[in-house]
This record gives sequence, structure tokens and C-alpha cells, in this order.
Amino acid sequence: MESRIERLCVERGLKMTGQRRVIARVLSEASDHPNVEELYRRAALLDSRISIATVYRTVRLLEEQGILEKRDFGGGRARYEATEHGHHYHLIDIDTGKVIEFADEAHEALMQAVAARLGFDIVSVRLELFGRRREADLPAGDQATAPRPAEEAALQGRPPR
Amino acid sequence: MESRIERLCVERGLKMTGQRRVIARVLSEASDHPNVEELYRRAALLDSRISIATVYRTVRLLEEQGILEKRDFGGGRARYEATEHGHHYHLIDIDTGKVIEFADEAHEALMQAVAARLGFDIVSVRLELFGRRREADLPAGDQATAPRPAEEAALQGRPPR
DNA sequence: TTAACTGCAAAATATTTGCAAATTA
DNA sequence: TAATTTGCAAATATTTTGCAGTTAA
Repeated sequence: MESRIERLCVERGLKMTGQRRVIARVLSEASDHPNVEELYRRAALLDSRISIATVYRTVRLLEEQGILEKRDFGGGRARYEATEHGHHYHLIDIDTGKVIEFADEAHEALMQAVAARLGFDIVSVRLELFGRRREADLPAGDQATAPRPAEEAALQGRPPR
Repeated sequence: MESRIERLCVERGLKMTGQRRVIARVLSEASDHPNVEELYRRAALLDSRISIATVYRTVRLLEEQGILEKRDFGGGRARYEATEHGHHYHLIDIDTGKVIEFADEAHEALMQAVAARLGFDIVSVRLELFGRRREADLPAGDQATAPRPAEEAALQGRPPR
């Protein structure tokens, strides 16, 4: 079965090798933000004839094609996720390293406004909140935007302060 | 004369060596976002008995002390700026690599609200807009927040899309 | 005096690349 | 078949670290 990212590759006229197909599938199925080493690990489970150099080359290619986005949540390794239909941002729990995704309409509009004020069109946005879980958590109020489940993979190294 | 950052170091009980004093001064006087190599270059002009290892150790120390903040604007090298009194964010011109700082009250409030909704207190924020200058620039409207002058140092390597 | 700091060079970490062989279109 | 892609290992690039000597407090 053709994965979503494989389809995007074909649309862009990229040559589909076995390795590239496997990497595309792994990326399509990821719901977290894996780094290259993790992608390599997952890809190698499906097809051991894949080298880490190919994974590096592939994520770079896909990033250049606008199919993937590179993230940096601290920890030294770049992490990747598929370019999303709707924008979303990240809140990183500095104690556990968990990443929570969220979306916010108001933010969207505000950033456009700020950029316009400075004479720019926004090409991409990086918005990351580093926070700490509240001791006395608020009783669940009106959640305009429900958070997606946090991912498992913890960050290596200490997060920026 | 004691630089601002040197004073902060002393307040925190750090031992003030000649090298550290010079690095503190260079950092205090920087109005841009230098990387370690650039800091080393500037420091070495004032005192050639400084090694780049010391610069690395010093920025890490100062970051741990909350005196400096680490930034990543693409290009592979971490960049540093003194922790600010008021928060501000960055807009990176993807064609020239220039960094424009801006502040925005509304953003501030909004981010607090988003974090609160998810049950977090914000410890720090990373907000970077990557944009392209408008062809037909708007006639200067009401600028609630004036931009600070863009910095000179161009980014090495291609910026994230 | 001594705990903290430094320079140097080597190590560690992450990513890129040259090249010959393999593969897709 | 031709142009692209791959694996391997070596090369790069950035940052960290061990250690012996130096220095601030």
C-alpha cells in the first residue's frame, strides 16, 4: 500500500527506491517527532538494507520538498514530522520531556498581524512553549482546542531554560 | 569598568577570571546574537589568552545561571543573547538571514492562556517567525511596537522553510 | 590553601560526502 | 541506458571533556 508521503514523493517526480518507500512509510505512520536515529531504527526493522546515510539524505530531500519539517526540541538531534494540513505548535514539559501539540486560531491571526506590521509575509513559524505542570491543576475549563496526546519519546539532555 | 553580565556573575558568586571578565564584557556589549565562534573572535581581540573551550564552557555556565539564552536560527551553530528584561521574539528574513526583534503584549497573554488551558506554567518561550519581505510593502501604518534594528550577521547555511 | 577555572588536544556527537556499485524510470 | 540513488567509510562540523597546570577568593 502506498503511504501518504510516498504519494507526495511520486507527485513530485522523485524516484521511488525500496529504501525511500520504507522511510516514507515510517514517516507516514509516525505520530511523534522522531530523530534520524529513531527513523533509521524503525526503517531497519522493515528492511535491513537501509543505511543511516540514506535516512539523512532522505529527510533532507523531503524537507527541501516541503514534505517534512525539521524541529529542534533540545537534545542535540534534529527531529522530524510531516508537514501538517493545519498548523500546530508544541508545548514541552521540561520535567519529563514530553511534547504536547496544540493549535490556536488566535495565535495564527496574531502572528500574521505582527509580520504584516514589519512588512513581511510569514513562510513558517516556530512556536514552542517550555513549561512545567501545575501543582494545583485547574479543573478542566472550556477547552477551545483539545490537546493531542503527548508523545512518549523523552528528550535527551536538558531542555533550554 | 564592570560590565552588566560581570555584575550578574559576581552576584551569583562566580569566580571572575580574566577570561571570564572579557567574555562577560563582549556579551554585555553585543546587540546581536553571536555564536560561540564569533564570541571567541571578539574576545580574542581583547585578550588573546582565551581558548574557544573556555568560551564554550562560559556560555554554558551563563545559560545555566539564567544569564544567557541559547537560540537556534538555523545554520548549525547555537547563538546567544543576554536574558532580557522584557521578552521579545524574532522574525528571520529567510532571504537575507537578518534577524528582527519584536515584542508583543497580546502574544504574551495568549501564550499564558494556552499553557494554562493545558495545565502548565510557562518557563520559557521560543517564538520565531521565518518570513519574506513583501514586494509591495505596506505604507507604514500604526506601529504599536517599533522594530529594533536588524542585526548584521547573516546566517550560514540555508534557513528552515 | 583549595576549589574553581583554563588551555590543549583528544573524544564525542551529529551530519555530510566521495566514490564505486546498484537501481529506477 | 542514463540519471539518480545507495552503502560504506572517511570527512566535517560543532561541542564536550580529561588532565595537568593556573588562579581567584
